[in-house]
Amino acid sequence: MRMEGKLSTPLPRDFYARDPRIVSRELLGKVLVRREGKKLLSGRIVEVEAYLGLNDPAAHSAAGRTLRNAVLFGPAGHSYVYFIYGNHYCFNVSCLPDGEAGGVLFRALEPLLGIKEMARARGIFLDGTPSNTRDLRQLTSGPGRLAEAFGITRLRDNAKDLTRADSDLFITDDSYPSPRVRKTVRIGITKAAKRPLRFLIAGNEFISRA
DNA sequence: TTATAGATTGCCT
DNA sequence: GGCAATCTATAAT
Repeated sequence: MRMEGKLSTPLPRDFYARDPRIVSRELLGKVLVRREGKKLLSGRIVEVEAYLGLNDPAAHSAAGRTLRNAVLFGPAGHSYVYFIYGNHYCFNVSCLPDGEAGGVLFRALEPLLGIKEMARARGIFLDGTPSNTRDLRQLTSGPGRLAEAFGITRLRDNAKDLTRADSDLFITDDSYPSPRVRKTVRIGITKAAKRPLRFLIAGNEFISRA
């Protein structure tokens, strides 16, 4: 889907109301944006995973609609944020039309704007201007890390409509060239572990793991 | 009511 | 590479 817009225009609901595998592929290269008052945080999406709903044992929506996973069954383009391992939040966006479950997990970003703020949110001291990849990788390479860097929590962000023009959290298209996409198995799951539903930008240095 | 696994991370050896 | 941390949804009792 052709989907160019001026900077900081949220992607529309149509973009998300499709199969999570399609949405995953097309999210690569797009930009996640957080408005923090006057500050702007942003990062290039370089790694995501698709979760398919009722037919995907690894998905939170596999056993049907519950209070927790209701967002995944609702309209597309809403955030699904959950707490995992007693320590971390994970950020997803709901896909498919209202009534059909599906989503995309954000696994890694390349930091763009607000690097100092991200480092502070992560509790990382950067000596001077952080420019080398090793430092930057600590900020948003991993689902728990990127959520922390962007201040994403369940209380603040779960079930938020990411397509609203006034949303403080959304994804935008800045006309980045179509990346070369690589598909692999998903990370850190035990059920349906062999399905190739992880999508990443081939060769990108900010993916969570090789 | 109690037990357990979990879409992770960071620190230890 | 191993493992503890620490919350919560869901399963088992």
